[in-house]
Amino acid sequence: MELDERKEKILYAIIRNYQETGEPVGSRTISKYSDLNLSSATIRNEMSDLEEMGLIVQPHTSAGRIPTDKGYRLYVDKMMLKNDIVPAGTDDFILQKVDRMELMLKQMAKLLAVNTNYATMISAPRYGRTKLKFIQLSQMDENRLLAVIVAEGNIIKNTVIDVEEKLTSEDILSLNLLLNTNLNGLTVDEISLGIISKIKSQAGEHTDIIGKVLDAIAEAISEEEELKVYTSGTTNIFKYPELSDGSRASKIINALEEKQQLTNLLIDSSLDEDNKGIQVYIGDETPIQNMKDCSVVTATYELADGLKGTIGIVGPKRMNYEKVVGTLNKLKENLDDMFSKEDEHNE
Amino acid sequence: MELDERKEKILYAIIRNYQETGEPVGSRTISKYSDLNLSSATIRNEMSDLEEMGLIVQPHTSAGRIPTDKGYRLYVDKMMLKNDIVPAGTDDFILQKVDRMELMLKQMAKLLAVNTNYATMISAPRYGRTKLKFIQLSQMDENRLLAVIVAEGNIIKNTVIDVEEKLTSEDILSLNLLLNTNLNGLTVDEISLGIISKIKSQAGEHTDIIGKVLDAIAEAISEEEELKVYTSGTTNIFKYPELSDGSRASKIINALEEKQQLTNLLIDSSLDEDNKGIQVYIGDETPIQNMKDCSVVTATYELADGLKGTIGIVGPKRMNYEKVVGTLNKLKENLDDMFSKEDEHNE
DNA sequence: TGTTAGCACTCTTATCAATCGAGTGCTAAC
DNA sequence: GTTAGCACTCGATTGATAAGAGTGCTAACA
Repeated sequence: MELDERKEKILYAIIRNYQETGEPVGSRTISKYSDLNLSSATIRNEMSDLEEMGLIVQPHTSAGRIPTDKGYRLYVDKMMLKNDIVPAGTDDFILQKVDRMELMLKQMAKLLAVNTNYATMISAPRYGRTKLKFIQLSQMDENRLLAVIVAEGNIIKNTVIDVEEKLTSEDILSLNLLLNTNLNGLTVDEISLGIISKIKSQAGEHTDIIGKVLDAIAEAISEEEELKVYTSGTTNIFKYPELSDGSRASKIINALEEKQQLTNLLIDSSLDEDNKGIQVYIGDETPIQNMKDCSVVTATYELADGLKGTIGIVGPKRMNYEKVVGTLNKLKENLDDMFSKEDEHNE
Repeated sequence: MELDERKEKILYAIIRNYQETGEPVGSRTISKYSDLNLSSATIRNEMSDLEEMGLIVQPHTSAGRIPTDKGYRLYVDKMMLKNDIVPAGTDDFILQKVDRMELMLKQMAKLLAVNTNYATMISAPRYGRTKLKFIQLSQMDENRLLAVIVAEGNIIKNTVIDVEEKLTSEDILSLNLLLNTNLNGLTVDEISLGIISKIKSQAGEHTDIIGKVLDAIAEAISEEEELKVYTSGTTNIFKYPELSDGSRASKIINALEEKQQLTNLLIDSSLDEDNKGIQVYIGDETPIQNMKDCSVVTATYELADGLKGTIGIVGPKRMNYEKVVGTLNKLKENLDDMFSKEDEHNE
């Protein structure tokens, strides 16, 4: 069966109505509140067809229809584009200028949550492809070195390195020089074994320290950073009756606590480079089991070259996709503006 | 009316029973399952007295009794002490050795949550009274300095400082020397105006930089650190029917999202130095409105001199206070061991 | 005097039937 | 192709009834 324009309009009306009310919507409602001027009986016939096509279902006989995942998918893919993607009511975000990346991310998550009434999550930029700018070792005390690593975007990391031997300040100076000349401008991903052994060979008696430093760099920058995901507005899900019963809510909130899973989701979605960096997962499409009663919309932002992070919004399947996508686009815009104009002052 | 031993025993039995079942407990239950060998009628009389004293209430006529806040308070203050405070089943915590304070805190929160089945929160140590160990400025690029601040307990902070003038490496060297000789061993709280002006006077042409550095230090160490609270096990509250209905759960989870309030609570409770650093807030006693259906137990830990943080556990009023207090004590012990023996290797 | 058995009373919970209403599917007429 | 009409289904609501848990009170007992 084919989805003609009228069917499409009806599906659209059903989805819109269900978004607002959260209640199954019946034929009479559509008949009255759409501009189709058709009787409920006609609508009923069409709805019957739509159901056959798997786009809507009845929760039970003698109830109205609600959209299926497939229905939403169609809506998001085809019908949503017909409207302006940036909805009218979307204000500019007033992003306070803050030095600390972490604070800014938290702030953004909160802002988005308040703005959309959904739960939000945001991952810190991933540093793997960021270029190293500056490395500095310094003597902390008797047998510890402090390594400070600065990468593009002024991301700063510290690690403490244990050393057995006592180093003179000349040693440290030359180590610093060695590290900086060899590593400057490289991304972490690019630091290959070849480079490492090259540096080591030049390090003279201090090869072991170089090894430790490189390990520390790799560790400091990669691994546990992956888990930096901030969530906000968790309790917003209680605003949607279909999600707020104990068992469901518990699952979802639990999923929002599982940072590892969230990270995976966010990273995966950032790899798909279609849709202008915006991804929509409807119901079962979400890779996170506990979120299959929800829809998730993610957007990948980019602060500087290769410095990407992802924002996610979690809400009921009947979430206002237009608004969410619009809001995310707006936010991306503002972020771009903010960071291209003032490429400074962030940790 | 006076609380004789028998009444006490009955109250104890009621509380214990209610802890386990979550259901109001009736006279017959007590009659059967306590070692008092009294008929239910007698228990009823005593319960009537206990109710008059405000220690227990009936949710409705013809229901069993449940303890009031006052009843729990009495239990926690007097009766709980009679038993061993460290319950049998409490295992040692296997605290993985980790470099990063942040990771360790998260890990601890999670561990506690899994262990107790309650929601947990933990605040990072407050640095205000920590002594500065080491400050280092270095040139990051044309007009920015990187300041690295190391404090006791190997806490490391960075900030970027904008400067107009270009500094020579000699300038930086002397600034470093100046800062370290004057600030070493001081706590942030101790850096008075007097000291600041003294340093500034010695700084020669670079007074403004010194000002900026000191501001940066103060800012980096104090303010936004206050908000470092990690929570875990939020969804555990769904395990307790009396908390898991939509409205209540939403409130509580919301409260656990409000880091500012949590911080206040945790800091306040760490100031009370009684009870071996352990505080119990029952119901309305909690300063956080949204948590008044819960009880909160907090424990203050101390990593090094003046380096204190607080752990909190949030659960239903009928939480197992013995276990919680015992567990927290145990954890404190383990932390103490860990940090006194190996006072190294943490950020 | 303290304890206990017995009983009436209260209140919650579960169950069942009846009713209502929203919404459908189908048919026949336009 | 559209619509009016009608029978039908099924969830939600209501009310009545019964069961059960627990109490408070009284009277009897040790």
